[in-house]
Amino acid sequence: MKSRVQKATKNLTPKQMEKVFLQVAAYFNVLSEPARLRIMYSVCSGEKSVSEVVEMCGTSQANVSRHLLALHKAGILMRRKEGVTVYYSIADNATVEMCQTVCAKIAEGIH
Amino acid sequence: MKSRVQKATKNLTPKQMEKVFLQVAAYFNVLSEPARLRIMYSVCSGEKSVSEVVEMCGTSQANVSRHLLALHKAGILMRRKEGVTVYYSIADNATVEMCQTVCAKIAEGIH
DNA sequence: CAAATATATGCGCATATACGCATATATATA
DNA sequence: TATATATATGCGTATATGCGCATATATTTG
Repeated sequence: MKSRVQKATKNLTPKQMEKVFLQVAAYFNVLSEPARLRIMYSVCSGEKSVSEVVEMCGTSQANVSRHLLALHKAGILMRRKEGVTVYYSIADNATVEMCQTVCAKIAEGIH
Repeated sequence: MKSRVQKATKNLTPKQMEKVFLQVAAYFNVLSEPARLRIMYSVCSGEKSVSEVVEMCGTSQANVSRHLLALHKAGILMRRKEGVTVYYSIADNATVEMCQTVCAKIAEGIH
C-alpha cells in the first residue's frame, strides 16, 4: 500500500508535476537564506514586532522588513498590524518543525 | 521535557548557531532549484546513470552532471562509478521523505 | 594507438536577489 | 497641523548561480 505522500503526486500530469516542482523550489528558496533563518529563529520564541526582530538579529530594519514579508508571503509567518506596529508570528508549524529537524541534524556535526 | 530537536541547538554558542544557519541555508539552497528536484524525482525510482537521468529529465548532459554532483556533494545522493558510467542513488532518505512531504502538501493545492 | 562513449568542467552570459541607503507611507501624539 | 515613530519600498550595486556551448578527461573497444 502506497503512503499518503506518494498518492498525492502519483496522479498528476507532467505539466502539473512541473508546477509542483516550481512551487516546491520556491518554498525551499525562502528557507535558503541565513538571514531569514535567523529571523525565523527569533520569531519561534513568540510573536515579535519588526523592531524586536531587528534588535535580536542585528540586521537592518529594511532587510528585516523585507525578509519578514517574504516569509509571510510564503505562508510561513502570520502578520498582524496594531497601530503603527506590525507583529509577526508562526503561521505554519510544519515548516518550523522541519527547520528544527534539519538544524538538529546539522548541529550534531558542529560539536 | 524538551524534544530531542530542541536539545540539539539549545547549548550552542551564537557563533555555532551562525554556522548552523549557514549550513542549513546551504542545504535548503540545494533543494531550491526545479531542475534538481526533477532530477531527484527520477533518481527516487531507483539508481540511475547520468545518461538515464538526462533522458528522463530532458535537461542537457552538462547541467544534469552538475546538478547530480551538487546533490552528491550535499550528501543527498550516492555516487558510484562503474567503468565510464556513473550511477547515482539516494543516500539520504530523510531528505527524500522531506521533499515528498512538501510536494504532497503543495500538490493538494494543484487539483 | 585511434575512435567512440560517458561524464565532468571551463567560460561567458543572463538573471535573481540580498544588501545599503535614502525615502515614502502610515499612525500616534503634542 | 507638525512631529515622531514604525514599517515598507525604490534604486543601484555586488554577488551568486543556472544555462548553453565547447571542450577536457576517462574508459572501453577495435
